[in-house]
Amino acid sequence: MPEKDLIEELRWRGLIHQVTDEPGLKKLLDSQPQTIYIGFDPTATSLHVGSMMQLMLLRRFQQAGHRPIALVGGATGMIGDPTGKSEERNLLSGEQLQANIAGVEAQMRQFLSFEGDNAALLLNNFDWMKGYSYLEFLRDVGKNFPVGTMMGKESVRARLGSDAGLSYTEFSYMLLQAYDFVHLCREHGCLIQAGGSDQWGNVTAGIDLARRMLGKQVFGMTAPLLTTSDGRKMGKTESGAVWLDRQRTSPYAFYQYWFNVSDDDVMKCIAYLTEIEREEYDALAEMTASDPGRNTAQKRLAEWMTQFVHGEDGLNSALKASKTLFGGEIEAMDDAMLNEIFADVPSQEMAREALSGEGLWVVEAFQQAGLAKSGGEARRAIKDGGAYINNQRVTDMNRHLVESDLASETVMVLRKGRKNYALLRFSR
RNA sequence: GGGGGUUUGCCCGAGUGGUUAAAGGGGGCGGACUGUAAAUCCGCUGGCUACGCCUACAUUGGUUCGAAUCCAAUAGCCCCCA
Repeated sequence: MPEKDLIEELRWRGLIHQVTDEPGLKKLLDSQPQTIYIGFDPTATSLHVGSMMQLMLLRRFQQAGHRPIALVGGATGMIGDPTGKSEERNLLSGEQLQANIAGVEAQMRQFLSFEGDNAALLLNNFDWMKGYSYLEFLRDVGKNFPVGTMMGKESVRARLGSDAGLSYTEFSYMLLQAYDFVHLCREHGCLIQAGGSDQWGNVTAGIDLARRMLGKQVFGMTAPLLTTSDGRKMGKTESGAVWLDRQRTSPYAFYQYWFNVSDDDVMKCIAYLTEIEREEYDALAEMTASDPGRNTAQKRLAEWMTQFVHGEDGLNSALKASKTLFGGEIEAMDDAMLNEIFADVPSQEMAREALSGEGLWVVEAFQQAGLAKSGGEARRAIKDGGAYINNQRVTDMNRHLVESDLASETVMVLRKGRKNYALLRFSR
């Protein structure tokens, strides 16, 4: 029996957007451990922070004693969910899909426990769809889908009204996802599907299908989408999505993303994405209101998230990098430390000889490092006091850099302005 | 097919023969302030080892001591007549 009231917990975190039958669902969850599933689209080899919310949702169910199923859409991914998409999607190639599924699966393992009584399951709907013949599918599943109802779904209507139109393939997407629910219900006793609020149409389609095909009542719930206070989707930066894969988004960049969440959004993120408890949450909310300048909540959010996704060492390197990049002196460093701290920073190789003799002229160095497009731009930066070598302001236009200006064995750290870093590497 | 207009730096937009590398605004980049925020204020914003030189106002050629500014041709855009 679950020790804490899960629905209550989800409620205060704001994770419940819509539920098909809340009293019924509550009774079900209280009676005995249940199985719940959420589907994930394998559109890339890594998950991004948008999917993290769903994974945390599954995790919360698991911690309350239920069994989570993370369903990777190997089959549905071949079709493409038209929900919220303004245009027909390009189909992913088979190999691409395989690679994506492998990458995504690996990441899911750190969110869910695959051991114990309520071990999570990782399934791929391709496994049961691949052998299904078209004729059989139409007879079993298609027969139970009134076109009138399908036409009423928001995802379909939106596209039919637009110039982009909707192909038969994407129109059929709903059937596939609905059938997943029936399959999981039959094979794994799964009675609950969750998802983002944009999935409401697909979720309810599955519930209808289960009633028609199995004569069973199953349940659906959706979580709100992770959006900023001005309505945009979270997890996007100018340079693209924020990924969970450290190859795509370094721990430092990941940490910074959360650190920079606005005051308006920070508490929501903590509630949705972390396991920070009510008591601490309230304290942080209070701090944000009374002393926003300290960024207490942002700091806590960034720490929690980075530690959870990238582990202790990931967090440490993110913290060290942040400390160094925002003001710290750079001296007595070694190459390894610098490479770690400046993992995201562009670098240029230069010949070691440039530092010998007269040395390398700073103006030239800033150009070489890519921080200035021309000598004039570099000169201006220096004149304005916006040029730094190893985080120390350059004041002399005619300064020449020599070996003693290296921050470590082979690296020199250049900076223009507050945040623009570049490295020059002088390998031997 | 005939007539008229327009073309300026990253963008918008002044400038109609002589301190014009070209007003003003936007954007961008720095600096100060701040909370790694927002707002605000200040500076910079063609190139060059640089108080000078070079290249620039659609393109090419011309007039002139001197042109973004005048002329001609070409191209793009816009409008009117047929």
